[in-house]
Amino acid sequence: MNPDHPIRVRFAPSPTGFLHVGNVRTALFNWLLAGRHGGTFLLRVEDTDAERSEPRYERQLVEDLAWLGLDWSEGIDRGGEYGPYRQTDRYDLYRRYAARLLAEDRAYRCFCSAEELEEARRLQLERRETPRYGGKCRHIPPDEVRERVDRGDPYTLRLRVRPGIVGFDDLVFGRIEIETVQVSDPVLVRSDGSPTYNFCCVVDDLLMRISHVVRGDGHLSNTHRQVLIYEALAAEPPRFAHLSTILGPDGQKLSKRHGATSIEEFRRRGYLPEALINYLALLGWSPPVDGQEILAPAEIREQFDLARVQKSPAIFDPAKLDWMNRTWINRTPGADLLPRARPFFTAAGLLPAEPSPAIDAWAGRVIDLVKTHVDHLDQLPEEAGVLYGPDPAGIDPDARAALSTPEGREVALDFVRRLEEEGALGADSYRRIVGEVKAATGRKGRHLYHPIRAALTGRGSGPDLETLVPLCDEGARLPLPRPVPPPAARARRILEAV
RNA sequence: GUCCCUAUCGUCUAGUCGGCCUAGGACACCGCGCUUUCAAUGCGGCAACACGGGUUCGAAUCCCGUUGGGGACGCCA
Repeated sequence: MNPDHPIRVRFAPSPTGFLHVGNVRTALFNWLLAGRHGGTFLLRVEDTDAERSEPRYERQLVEDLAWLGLDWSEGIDRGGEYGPYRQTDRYDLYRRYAARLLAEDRAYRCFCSAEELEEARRLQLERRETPRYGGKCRHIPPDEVRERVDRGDPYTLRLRVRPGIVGFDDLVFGRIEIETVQVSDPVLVRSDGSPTYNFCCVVDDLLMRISHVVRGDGHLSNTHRQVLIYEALAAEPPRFAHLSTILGPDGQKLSKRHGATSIEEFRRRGYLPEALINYLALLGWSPPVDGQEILAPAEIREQFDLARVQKSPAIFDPAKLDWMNRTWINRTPGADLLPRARPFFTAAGLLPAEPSPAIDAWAGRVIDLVKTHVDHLDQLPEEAGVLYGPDPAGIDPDARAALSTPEGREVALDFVRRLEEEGALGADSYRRIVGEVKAATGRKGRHLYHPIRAALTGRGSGPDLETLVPLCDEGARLPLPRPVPPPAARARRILEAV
């Protein structure tokens, strides 16, 4: 990239709610673009809506982005040379630019009251006309303006929009042009002196030297207004790239009705950041190599290109996200999964909250054993339940049936007897014992393994016994919050219950 | 109502200069194999260029229209 025009992008949410997948994808694409070109990613907070902005949302936002690994190098909570990065801390700046526009007559005072405008709007709608400001205060003589200002009449500041065409080249959508009459004269500063979104946005992007504005396509029509403001400021607008909306499975805009949509919720349910990022990146963007969909954040960053971003809206598919999460869980070793899975195990009372080498080594192997059965980390403790065996009532019918036939019972009893004579149980000794049972009873295949599995787990199916049994045996000797019963004792208990 | 955007399997998409497309991949679904079982995995199958006109020797790809979807029209962001 041209060093004179470094890539600078920003994520600029308003702290009025939880961060949801749509916003996260916007943040992600910004981060990706910056990462790809060695640019700067900054975090700005648009908190000019005093009614709805809350500090806790801002904290949550920072936490969520950090968890995802979408790190920014400038912004709230970390400063930078173009700060402050919270719009409410930048009012002086906006005032200065507003004064300049007014002095240059690129903006004018509008004395219409909110009620008056509301009424006019209502009438226009009633007459099926396009509701827009009629420009009533555009040409009030200077004397009268002064007089009304002196009198203390409240006013807003409006941009004096020129006639003609306004357009820009969107990096995703291409050239977009409209006639400026469609824009009418947007309010820059409210009657209480506070600046409006479109105005702040332009001033900020300009002052923060933003090179690319990457945001949701809801802003497509704002962009014309903003381009006009840049024009009035005699400034070069940044490049724009708009991202299509993410919709719910029913084709409607994503909302709580669609289940989990806030990323905090995905975290709580045990989704991996890698999976979320991978999935979200594929929602709108496609990798240059067809068929290569499982990509780590860094790999995506290397391949990212706005030219490969889709224009049409995408539907969020929880099933594919689950598949992606499963894939990431399965390609991550249990030991590496443990730090993120620990809270779930601790909450379920299966692991101590504090790491401990002996227990963690074991727990990592337990995770490896059961992880192929889960979509998210929060399902791990339940799957690990197989180590603890069922209470007598929890023995499933399949297992009960396997232990109820004389043949099955014979196998199981022989197996348990031999288990009880054995000391520590490794994979080898387990295999040896099974071999002895096989020789003693003459059973093999499913007639051999099914009763053994039933006696050991109380279930008709489950993870590989050769791995499970040694883990149970080992777990039984570990100081765990919930003790793992030794295999022999457990099998005896199950047999007695059937 | 006016304006803007958009349209390939159920879903995400490849298709970037029109021919290599009897439209490729992934998820989901179905079948088969592997395995003591389940899961995982391997293999195979089902399934789409919204519709109608043009342009062209040739169109998923270009143009126009229709229809569907989304958005804007705030002293919200």
